[in-house]
Amino acid sequence: METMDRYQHSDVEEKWRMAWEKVKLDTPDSTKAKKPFYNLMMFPYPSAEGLHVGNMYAFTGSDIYGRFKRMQGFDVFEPIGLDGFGIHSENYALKIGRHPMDHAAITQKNFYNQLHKIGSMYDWSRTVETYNPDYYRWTQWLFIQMFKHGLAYRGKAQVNWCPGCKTVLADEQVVDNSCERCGNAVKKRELEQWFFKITAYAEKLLQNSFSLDWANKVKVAQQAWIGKKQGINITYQVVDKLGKPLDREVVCFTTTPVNFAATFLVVAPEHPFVTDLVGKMGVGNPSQTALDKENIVRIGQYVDEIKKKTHQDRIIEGRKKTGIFSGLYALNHVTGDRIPIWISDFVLMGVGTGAIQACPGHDVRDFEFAMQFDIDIKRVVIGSDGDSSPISTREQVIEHGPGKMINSGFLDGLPFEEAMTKTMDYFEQKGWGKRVTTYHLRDWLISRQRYWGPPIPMIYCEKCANDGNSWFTTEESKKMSFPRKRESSLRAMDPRLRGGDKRVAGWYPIPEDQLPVILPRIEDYRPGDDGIAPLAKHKEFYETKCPSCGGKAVRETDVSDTFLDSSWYFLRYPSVNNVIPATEPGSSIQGEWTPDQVRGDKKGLLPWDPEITKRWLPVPMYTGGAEHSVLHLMYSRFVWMALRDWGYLDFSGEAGSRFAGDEPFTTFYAHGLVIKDGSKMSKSKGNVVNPDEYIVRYGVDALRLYLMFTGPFDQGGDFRDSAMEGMSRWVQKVWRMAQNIMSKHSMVSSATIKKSLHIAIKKVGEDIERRRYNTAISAMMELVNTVVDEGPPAGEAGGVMAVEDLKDFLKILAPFAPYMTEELYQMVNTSQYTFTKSSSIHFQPWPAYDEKLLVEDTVQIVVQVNGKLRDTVRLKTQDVRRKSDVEKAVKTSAKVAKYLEGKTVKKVIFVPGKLINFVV
RNA sequence: GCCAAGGUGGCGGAACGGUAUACGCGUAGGUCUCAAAAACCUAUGAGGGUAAUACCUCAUGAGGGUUCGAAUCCCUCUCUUGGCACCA
Repeated sequence: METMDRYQHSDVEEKWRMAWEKVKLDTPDSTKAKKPFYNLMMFPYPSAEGLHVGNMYAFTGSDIYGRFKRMQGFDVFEPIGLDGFGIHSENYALKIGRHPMDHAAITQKNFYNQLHKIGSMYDWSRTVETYNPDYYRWTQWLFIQMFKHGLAYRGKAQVNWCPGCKTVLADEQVVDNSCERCGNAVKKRELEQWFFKITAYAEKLLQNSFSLDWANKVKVAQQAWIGKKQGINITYQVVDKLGKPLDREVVCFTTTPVNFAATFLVVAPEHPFVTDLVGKMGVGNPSQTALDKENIVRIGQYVDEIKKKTHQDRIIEGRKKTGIFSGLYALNHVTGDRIPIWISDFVLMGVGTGAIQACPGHDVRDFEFAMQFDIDIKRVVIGSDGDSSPISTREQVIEHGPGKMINSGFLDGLPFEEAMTKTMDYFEQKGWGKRVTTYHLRDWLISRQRYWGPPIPMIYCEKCANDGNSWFTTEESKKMSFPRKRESSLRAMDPRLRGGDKRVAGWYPIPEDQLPVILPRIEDYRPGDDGIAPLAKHKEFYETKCPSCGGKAVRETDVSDTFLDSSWYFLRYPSVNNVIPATEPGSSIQGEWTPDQVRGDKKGLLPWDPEITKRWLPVPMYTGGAEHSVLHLMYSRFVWMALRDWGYLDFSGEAGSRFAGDEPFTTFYAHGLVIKDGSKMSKSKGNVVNPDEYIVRYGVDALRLYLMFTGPFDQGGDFRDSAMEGMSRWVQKVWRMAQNIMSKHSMVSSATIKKSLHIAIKKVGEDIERRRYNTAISAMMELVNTVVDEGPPAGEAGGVMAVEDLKDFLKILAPFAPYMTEELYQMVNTSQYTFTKSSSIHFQPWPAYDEKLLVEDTVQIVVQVNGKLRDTVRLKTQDVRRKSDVEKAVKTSAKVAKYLEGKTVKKVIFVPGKLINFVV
């Protein structure tokens, strides 16, 4: 019989792909949608290997949710694009010796080809590619807004330099002191760079994070990265060895001021105190006779040695402390002692103030240092063990926790924590210290000395710089309003920011109507070792006129960080066709664009349409990898908050939005990763699986189902070929079952089948909502088993299921297997002659289940004796509500009687409709 | 070191106070066939026990606790995976 044929996936997929495209199935109306739902998935960077099943796993999991929402009546917008600018893509282009522009054109074609075939409901009319000038025009615009609002500045700083990628990196891109891209050990270099003041939003980023509906591990990672600490900066008077006060102070940050135990101070080798010491205070300074020449020389040598070491070297050497005595002392306020000031590399310049008050009895690192250099150790806290003996081992060091103060004057007897608060109060009162809040979060380093990115849209004029002018001295600047108070206290905190407002002298943004600054096609795009960007070798690019004085000026030749590209892409998607005419894919990356070609928008003010944005954003459901916790997900929140504060995003009057537009992604779901042969899929492991061959062999639907069946979506799955075969068999089984049902034209389902169907409808809906796709699929398998088992044997699969019920089953399967279900659904609906959007299975309402059908006529009651299962008894549903009825019925069981014989029943536990337990 | 998430059959995993091992893979045996493929059927945690049913005991990383009842809740330990880390 014809209908018993196998499901021919490739024909079906091709057919529906075209039909859906024709009726624009996946393109919601951006301006009129009544129930907009923006189902966002992190856009991929087009890697060299192409799309692998790891990507497809994530995309499919996001897509199933989107399809489900659409069947629930939402206007679902599910966009896709490519994050193709940046080091990753450029490195690969360099490796294979192909120009990044050509490479981008090729990977875009390949990637989009693959993405067309994975069964996702992407709106192909609105894609975003970060390297297109009509996109990066606005990335540059964003940079300029940052600058104009005082959130972008030039900073000379010790920055992370990757010798492999030959560029600087943001702190977030350094993993284990190595480059997250290429793995090379990161070196410190002092360079002048552009920074974004993300630290101005540290507090808001932190506070909002607590109530975000996000994957917990991501929130925890962000909170840790922001690293808020409250403590006190204590100022110490420096004295010489005779106790004579010098014109020097050292400020130490501490969260735990156990000052009665402070027996020395330690400053970082990079600390200005040390620089002063070596430079000025030593030789030839008559007032500093206390310092001898030899000592100063030794200190200089030590500092030089430390500067030569990389961060990695310091770690390899372990925790063994090194250091040198400075020859000077500080006065301990509370003990009056003269305590030595040491110089050591275990104190980091970037943390706190770069100087600490060392309390070896109550800090393990200080303890180790004191042991090494034979410095006094004092105990001021008795811990929960009651030990009050002198501290001589590491284990005795009490850093925090419960405890009582001793040897601490006015603090004696107080609980540890309370004493710390009291100390801070006291120090502030005396004017010795000031409470401060510090953050681990650093400003975002934006500059990259690379080629493949948006040129930073800035111009530097030396003449203006000398005259003390910048954009901030222009009329335009004076007209700008700053709704947000500038947090100058924060700026002062960060040592990188010291140096005042001269940081932007001579700098002007490109006038906005001249954007974009097109990235020119150059052939010498390789990065150099010298920290000079490839564009800096091209006069025709950088030579320009000063927008202010009209004199000779130069363009910035660095490009911006990839994470700036991706920090706002979700704002662009819904408006792509509404603000600027779409460009032909691939045509725009040949470097032949002029600003006039991309400046085709009517409004010309914003990269997004305000009305559309208000309708679709914030993103209600964002799916992606947790590896971007402190990168993309933090940067996007920052950029969004800044844009809002500047008045570029308006969500006023939005009811029901959790943060009233305060946050870009109200929900973030972190998906798991696909494992193959015990490890994460990666090219270096050689275990990358390309979905293409599986799609050809088994069909997309089978592959989607298989991937989702491997485990809970947030935990990832294990890819195995043999299990893939099994899922393929199931797809065929469904096909055969459906054919059979259709040939029988049954009008009613058997009671068992009807019930199974409704159980499945309920379960699948609930499971999709909580993204337990694996159990949703098993529920459908159970239903199919029930239907097939009821059918006549002898190989003729398919039982008594009504055609209408089959449709409902197809609907709940549709988000998982979009092609086969459409094919079968259209076969069932033979009355439809022309295919329209509304006749597609994907626009059918999600089936409702009938609560009454879920109730069983009879219920299995579990009978336990002392909590152990002894029997199960099937009773009529109406008889299981009352304890006495059940008890009576159950006691007729011989098995139960056997266990109750000769025993006295002390207690009977009864769970209505479920269980009865005799305690004897 | 600190923080987070996890350890369940041969394997992926279900169940998340109430029949542990759903669903699937694998394996074994069978049906159909000249044969194979496909499909279908049966069995499948471990151990004991029976002629065969029956039945019994033990198993959710280890140990303890709470409870009538624990894979599930609590404590201690251990291992795995992720994040942070000489952060003062």
